[in-house]
Amino acid sequence: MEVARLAGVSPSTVSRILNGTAKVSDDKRLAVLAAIASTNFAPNPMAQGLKKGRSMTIGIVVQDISSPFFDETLRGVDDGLAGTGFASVIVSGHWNEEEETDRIRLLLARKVDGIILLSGRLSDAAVLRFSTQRPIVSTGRDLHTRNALGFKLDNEHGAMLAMRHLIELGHRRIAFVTGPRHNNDADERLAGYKRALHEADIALDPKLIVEGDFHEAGGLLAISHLFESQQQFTAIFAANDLSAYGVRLCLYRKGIRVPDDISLIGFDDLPGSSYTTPPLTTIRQPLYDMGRIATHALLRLINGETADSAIPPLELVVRETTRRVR
Amino acid sequence: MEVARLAGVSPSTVSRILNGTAKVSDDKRLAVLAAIASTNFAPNPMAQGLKKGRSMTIGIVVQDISSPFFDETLRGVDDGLAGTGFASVIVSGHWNEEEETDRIRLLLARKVDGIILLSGRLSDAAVLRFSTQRPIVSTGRDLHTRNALGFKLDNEHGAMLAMRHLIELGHRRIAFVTGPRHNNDADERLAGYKRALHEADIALDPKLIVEGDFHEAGGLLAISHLFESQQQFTAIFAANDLSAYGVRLCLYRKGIRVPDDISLIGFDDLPGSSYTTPPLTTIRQPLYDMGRIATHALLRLINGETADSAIPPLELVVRETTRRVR
DNA sequence: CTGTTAGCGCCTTCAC
DNA sequence: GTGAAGGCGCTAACAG
Repeated sequence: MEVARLAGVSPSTVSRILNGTAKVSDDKRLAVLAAIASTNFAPNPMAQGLKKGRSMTIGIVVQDISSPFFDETLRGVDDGLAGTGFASVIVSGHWNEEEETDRIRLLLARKVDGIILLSGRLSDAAVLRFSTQRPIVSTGRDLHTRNALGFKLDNEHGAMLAMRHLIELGHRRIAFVTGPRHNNDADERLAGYKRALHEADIALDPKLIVEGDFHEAGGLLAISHLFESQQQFTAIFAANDLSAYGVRLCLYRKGIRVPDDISLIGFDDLPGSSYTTPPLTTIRQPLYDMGRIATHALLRLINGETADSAIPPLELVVRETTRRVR
Repeated sequence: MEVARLAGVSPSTVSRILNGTAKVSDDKRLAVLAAIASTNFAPNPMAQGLKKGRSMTIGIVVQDISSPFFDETLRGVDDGLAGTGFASVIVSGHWNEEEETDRIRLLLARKVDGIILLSGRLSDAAVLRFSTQRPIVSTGRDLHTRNALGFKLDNEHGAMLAMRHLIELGHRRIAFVTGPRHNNDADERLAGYKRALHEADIALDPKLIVEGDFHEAGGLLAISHLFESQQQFTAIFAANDLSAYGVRLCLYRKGIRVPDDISLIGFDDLPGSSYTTPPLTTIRQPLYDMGRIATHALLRLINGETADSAIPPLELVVRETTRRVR
């Protein structure tokens, strides 16, 4: 080492000072520190990693890097990582099981010290399998092993919260815009929709359930179809906020007022939802907190500690797209 | 190497096959490939990096990981990196010069092979200084050295596009919501606002210029203030889309119709802007393309090749928030 | 064509 | 308390 030479000590001593591995006399310590400062030396992480088997990097798997849904969580991860010395490599699975598998393999090949999996299509079994190589925490699943931890929100309950709100406002004919097929969260929200109807003794009308895709375009299309099929309804529950935005636009195009003519409720509470016109009533997911909490948990798993999977619950945020039916 | 032993060859031969560095007889190649498959071996990137002085990682500096503005660009970067073998480490500067400097240092310490800097507060001089260590490409600046390349859009021109559109529609009293102080893009857009007014022989009324912060809340506040000060105007030009969303909400709260009573135009064309109510007329920034193009350029710089800094121009996207003044 | 050798930068014994 | 030696996994140069 350059620094060692400059300070007139051996490389080992420099290493000891950098890592606090052993006691070093004050004079040498000072000399080394000075040499480090003058060289502005920093240890090479690749060499460290090679030696210690730790890359000080964690992998994050999102599904879409430009979706506000994931980005809010990423912000939590980012803050959770601050000051820990860990950096993160973010990859996208694009809601595609194969791609997701591929990306995780890639992260593992890069020797990340742990993985945060946000949503996705992977089976729990697959996640468990990967977790034998590195600790994994994941949102949207129930997992509790030494190396894998899941953070699951009660989507069905959240959907019931939304429905009860609508029902309390006197709505009976409530349309539901689903998420994409085979999506867990989407399925559970649909279940909540049905259960709330049942709970309130309102007959389920399958015609009021239309298929969306968790995106604006899908929401818009879904509701257009509903109008074409001449259904009557006074409220719409969209399986996520993005769909609700699309629904909102469809309503605007038809000259239907929200909430005067039709009430609308979403799910997620994306950052933009307090600035839609009018601001959207929705079910709040603690996206940022989930990011932070999942990160802390992963760090604990990496250190061989245990972690729990408690997260804040879903809650109803009443804004201005819902009102009492006339 | 495990694999080498298994295949009965030397580690170098394995390396040669993996890298295609030299010709290897077919039988050995087959044996090695088989051994690799059975072990599902993958070379350790840290060892490779240590040896070759390349980490196959690039650093991305954004200002806010959860802003749709940056995320759209990140998507371009992500796609640009696909299949190149490079991974990316994303860090946030939070619009803070010190933090930005710090993060770049961190990336450099991690031995990234290059850096993509998205916007930010750093001086060109600082960027140039960093670029002596690793190639850097940056959006929002004019830079053309062997190791640093800037991608700059003509914000002033973009603002003029917006203003001319409004002026052609007959607007004369046009309010402007600025971006944050000391922000280059924001300043240039303001310049474009003024220049377009001048070009059209419309007297500049400083009272119509109100300060925003590039966020929704700032836009909302700015226009509230404007109303309080009793100004008359028929159109609002917001320095970015996020501000425009805030403006839109303020107008909604006051019962002012868009575009019937007041026209509104933004700047950026964020993905959400085609789904606001009504869809927002704005100036389109080629965010995704910038991400892709900047990435390709960086890859070229990393390989010691030259790259140019051509990007698609800003363009007006007319949607439904502007109309002819009555 | 292929094995041997050396070294990337660091950390961790192991001696002194 | 501190230096010397060895090795993490890989590849490039050097022999053959």
